[in-house]
Amino acid sequence: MFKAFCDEKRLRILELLRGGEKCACVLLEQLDLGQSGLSYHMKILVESGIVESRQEGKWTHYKISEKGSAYASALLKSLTTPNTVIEEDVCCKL
Amino acid sequence: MFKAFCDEKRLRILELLRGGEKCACVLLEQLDLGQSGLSYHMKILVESGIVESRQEGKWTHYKISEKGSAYASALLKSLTTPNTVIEEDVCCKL
DNA sequence: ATGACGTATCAAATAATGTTGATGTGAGGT
DNA sequence: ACCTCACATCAACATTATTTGATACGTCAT
Repeated sequence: MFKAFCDEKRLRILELLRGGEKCACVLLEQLDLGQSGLSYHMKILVESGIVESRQEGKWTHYKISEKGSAYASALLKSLTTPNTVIEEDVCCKL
Repeated sequence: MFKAFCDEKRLRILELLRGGEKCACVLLEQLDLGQSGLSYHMKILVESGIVESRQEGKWTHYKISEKGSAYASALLKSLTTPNTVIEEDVCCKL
């Protein structure tokens, strides 16, 4: 899921999507990416759950998923929040 | 910064650190990693700001950085929060 | 059914990351 | 000063991601 945020192109895509739902063709012309490259990144974003896609005839529209984003936030928080049980750092004190 | 969360070994390290500050030697024995591998991952974690290190004589102790974690949370949130200005999705409606 | 167009998938090339063992560095103890 | 131990760095290699162009698929219009 965090892989979604680990690529410049994808961060740029997210930034564009922060301005609202966008059609793939719009993204294509704003980004330095070929058609298949865009498709590759969108797949990663959608599979990560951060972005939702909607088919409308031939076109695909993408937007940031509230649910996915909330989940990512929660996950990040839980990964960095101290556990309830705190163990002592009993290191190699020889 | 999100690269820190994109590797199994590093996630495992974070999980261990959620239990409190740990010395490198403790991490070493819990993880399927050699000394230089641990060093490699700890460098990434520390440089990302998610983890802090503290030198004590020959030993290095690591813990999750509250400040770094808070920053990551804030960043993730801002990356996925709709912009104030919402543009219409004026797609190729030919 | 055919053709045009938007998107997805594939394979090959390249680039970025992770792994491993060898060697360097710096702190402590003798 | 010298040795030892913990950690960092390096270089060679393995693995994984990204890019690119070619091709396949699905939808729409004719």
